[in-house]
Amino acid sequence: MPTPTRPLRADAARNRELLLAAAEEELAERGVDASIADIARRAGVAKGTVFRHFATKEELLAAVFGNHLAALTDAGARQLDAPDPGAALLEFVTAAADAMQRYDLTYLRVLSQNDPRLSELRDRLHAIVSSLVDRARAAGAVRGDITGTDVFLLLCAPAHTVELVADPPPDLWRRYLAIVLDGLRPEGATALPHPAPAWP
Amino acid sequence: MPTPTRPLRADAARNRELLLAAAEEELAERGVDASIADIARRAGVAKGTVFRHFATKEELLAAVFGNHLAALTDAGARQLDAPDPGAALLEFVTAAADAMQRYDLTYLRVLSQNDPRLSELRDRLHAIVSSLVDRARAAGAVRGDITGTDVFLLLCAPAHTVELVADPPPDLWRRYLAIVLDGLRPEGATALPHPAPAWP
DNA sequence: GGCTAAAGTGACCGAGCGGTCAACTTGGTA
DNA sequence: TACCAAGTTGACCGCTCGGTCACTTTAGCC
Repeated sequence: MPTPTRPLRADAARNRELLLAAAEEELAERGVDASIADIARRAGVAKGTVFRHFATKEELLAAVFGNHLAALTDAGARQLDAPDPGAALLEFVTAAADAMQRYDLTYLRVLSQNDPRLSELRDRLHAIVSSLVDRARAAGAVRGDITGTDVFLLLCAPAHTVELVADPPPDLWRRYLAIVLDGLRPEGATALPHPAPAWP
Repeated sequence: MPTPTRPLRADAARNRELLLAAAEEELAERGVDASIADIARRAGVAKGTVFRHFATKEELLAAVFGNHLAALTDAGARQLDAPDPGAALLEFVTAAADAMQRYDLTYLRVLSQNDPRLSELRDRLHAIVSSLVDRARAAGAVRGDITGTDVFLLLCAPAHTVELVADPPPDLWRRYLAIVLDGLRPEGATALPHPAPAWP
């Protein structure tokens, strides 16, 4: 509702997209320690231009992470009215774990503390995951003592697990996602030793 | 076999221990980005002293990580002849996951590439985990398609999962360890979509 | 085509980092 | 106690980083 924000000039709009794309690639390759100078170089602009579009590095990172959060939220929303709740959750969780290969959600915690837009996006995603989990639980596809927050937190476990091996086969994460999912199923579940964490 | 290494002078030995302790605390608080200057300050010595004991920052980190790896290896070895193989694996994995709360094994991959002593320690730990898993599998406590490497890689999953919440209850990791362990049990296991990774 | 505000540029800044070293202090020894 | 090698110190170096700004270039409008 604030900031009328009259439209960007054509070159500025183009450079903004180039920067976001460059940041995305650089972040995927080097992680959050990727430097602004490298991102600018990859985008083919000067360093000063980066700061014309994003006041700080954090703001640029928040923009990139925000895009991915939004995409994931959309993917989740699309599964909300799928006929089979168990399959819907599986579909979403697989897409999410795949995305986590490229983007470390861990840094999201720090980032969303200072960026209300990002924390709202995060909460929206959390809400959708919770809905998916509730439906799957009601259908008997996941055990009764699992919450949406649990699944939300476990989303990047497969990506993290794979990180430890030097040159991971590109689909290895699926193995560990499958193991975690087996742990979420009602069959053979044992009592959990700690209550589910509150959100946030 | 090399470097006879005559004993350290008393003050040097004391400072070395102070440095290792300070590095341990600083690393636990700030992670691998903790600075040498801060570590030196915490130990109550000058920065130059750090480099007299450890030629590079990597070497200091390797010393700290090495201590923890060795402790974990010992804990694992102690379970090798326990009467119940399933309980033995559970005991070890719990201790390891607890330790991972404080030390991010992810960096171990980078570190052990340049430090043969560290990579040997890592391989020893891997071998012990593999033995524990083999025994547990033979006893029917874990599913047949799980390898020691799988469990080795999954060791820090609970710690990573908990990292996403702002002020995690100190025992929350046990919840996610339990979920992963349920995924490792034979009951309700589904076929895994990717073969186990080779070691290393 | 000429004007102007918006956008782009790159040299520059200060802070913090890992690492060095000449000068100084000190523990162990004969 | 006198000596010296071992150990300590902190100023210093080179480098990289995020961020700034006076100046130049340019898109969009009449």
